[in-house]
Amino acid sequence: MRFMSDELADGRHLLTIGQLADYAGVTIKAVRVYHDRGLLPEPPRDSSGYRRYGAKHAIQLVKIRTLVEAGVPLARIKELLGAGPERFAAALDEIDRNLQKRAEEIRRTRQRIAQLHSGDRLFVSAEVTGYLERLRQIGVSERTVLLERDLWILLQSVAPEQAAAWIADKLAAIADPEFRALYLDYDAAFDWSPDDPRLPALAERTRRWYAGQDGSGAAGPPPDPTITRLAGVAAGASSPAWARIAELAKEVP
Amino acid sequence: MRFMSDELADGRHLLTIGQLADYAGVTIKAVRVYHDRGLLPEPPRDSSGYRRYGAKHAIQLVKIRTLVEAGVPLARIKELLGAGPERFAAALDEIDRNLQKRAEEIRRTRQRIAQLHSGDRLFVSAEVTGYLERLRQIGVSERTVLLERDLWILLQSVAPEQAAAWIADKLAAIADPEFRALYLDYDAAFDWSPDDPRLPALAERTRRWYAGQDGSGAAGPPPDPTITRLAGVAAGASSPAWARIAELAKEVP
DNA sequence: TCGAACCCTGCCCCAGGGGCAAGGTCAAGC
DNA sequence: GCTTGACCTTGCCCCTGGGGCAGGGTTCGA
Repeated sequence: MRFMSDELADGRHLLTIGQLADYAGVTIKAVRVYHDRGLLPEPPRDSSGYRRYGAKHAIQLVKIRTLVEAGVPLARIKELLGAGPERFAAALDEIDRNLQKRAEEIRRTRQRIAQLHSGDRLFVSAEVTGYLERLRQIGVSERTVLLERDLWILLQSVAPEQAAAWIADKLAAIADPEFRALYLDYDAAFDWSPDDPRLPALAERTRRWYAGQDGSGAAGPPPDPTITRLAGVAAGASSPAWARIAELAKEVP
Repeated sequence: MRFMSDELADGRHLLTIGQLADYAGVTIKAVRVYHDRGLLPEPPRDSSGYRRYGAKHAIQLVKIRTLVEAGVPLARIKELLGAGPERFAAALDEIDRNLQKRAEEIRRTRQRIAQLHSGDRLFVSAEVTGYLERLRQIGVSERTVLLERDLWILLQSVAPEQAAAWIADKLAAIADPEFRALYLDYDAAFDWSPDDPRLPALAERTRRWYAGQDGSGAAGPPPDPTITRLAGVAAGASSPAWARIAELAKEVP
């Protein structure tokens, strides 16, 4: 009897759904979805069936919204809101790490978009452009991508047919996760000292990967010594560590 | 397999859909979706109906993927790929601006996630946060601070502009030692019985304090009756003693 | 007393795929 | 030759996080 007016009067349930939504910067529809998904408890209704919200709902909604904007799926948010504070804190840490990762991805994507803009297309063939683009995509540093590009420019001017055959091999290789991992490790090794103890293992992995390819792909074109020397010299000159890897790989035939 | 390299280099068609997808770091399903949406031309089929792709498809797919990762909708990508280079360049500029905006949003979201750990800051304005902080500083009980907080949340959702004007008054008032003393007495009176003999004196002091303010500061915003009632009712419902004070203050106009 | 601005439920729609079914095909090893 | 497993084909329904609209009822201010 007095029940309803008490609830209204004690300040717990005064907001309509529209006011609540405006406060949290959310649409009415979203609020109803959060009810459906069990994220936000259904508030009491007034005499005409309208939902009436209080400050606790507003707080909860802002929380939900913050997590949603951080990219947390609704199902996970529900789970988190029900969990204890230490679990919640741990989850927040992980969410923040994810956000950081996403920021990093955006940074890389922006670089790639920029390259898409003023393509390297002027200097190398479309195939090579695609290959370079792919390297950026998998996270290879811009420095190494530019080294690759310069190398291909040289190759294409010295021996266009060889270059065409090689780029085909590269396109096939880059589809192999093992090769991608190897490439990224090379990228990382650029700055290492030639004495770095990690280099022999990298050389061994390289040797094994090429062995695994034997007879299938790269064996085809007869290796023109001028060309291979060119490639080797170009790479070795840029990074002492890479030069050392080449040495190591040769030592164990 | 040498054969394969030459064909690829020639732009002939020999990649299967799985190889193409692996190359671009995409699922087979996604490739088929891009066909359906008209982003990627359907390649020829081999004798058993399998799709066979060439280098051009691989390049196009990497391009598509780059744009998708930048958050461009598929429909827009289709449009862009068909457009001229100047239109394409303009679109890339806009896409990059979007990415920048998204990075900025992520930065802000990270801050809010950090605050989610502890702090009322997310739920009320910075001014209100400061006010609540000041209340705690002068020794107001946490219970009353939380009541205030809830009230401000409601106020900010119902009438943000009024709330902004009011909080300015409150910040001014809290600088007055007389008001601070009054507030602390209210805080202490929370638990008193409505019959407590000390209440009339408190009511009288309240009346006098408000009389002293008249015309000086608070005159600015015309007091919206709905809002003042809201505030009064909300407070009264929490503490019978406070409700009694409000009655007493009214009796002597 | 009327129109504007709210609110209610229920239903279908979107992107960008994922997953599964129910087949056809191909290469390797025995 | 036969099997096995990895690949390919089409077609269909499913998911998230809501948006939009229909077809009502309610409330408030002029």
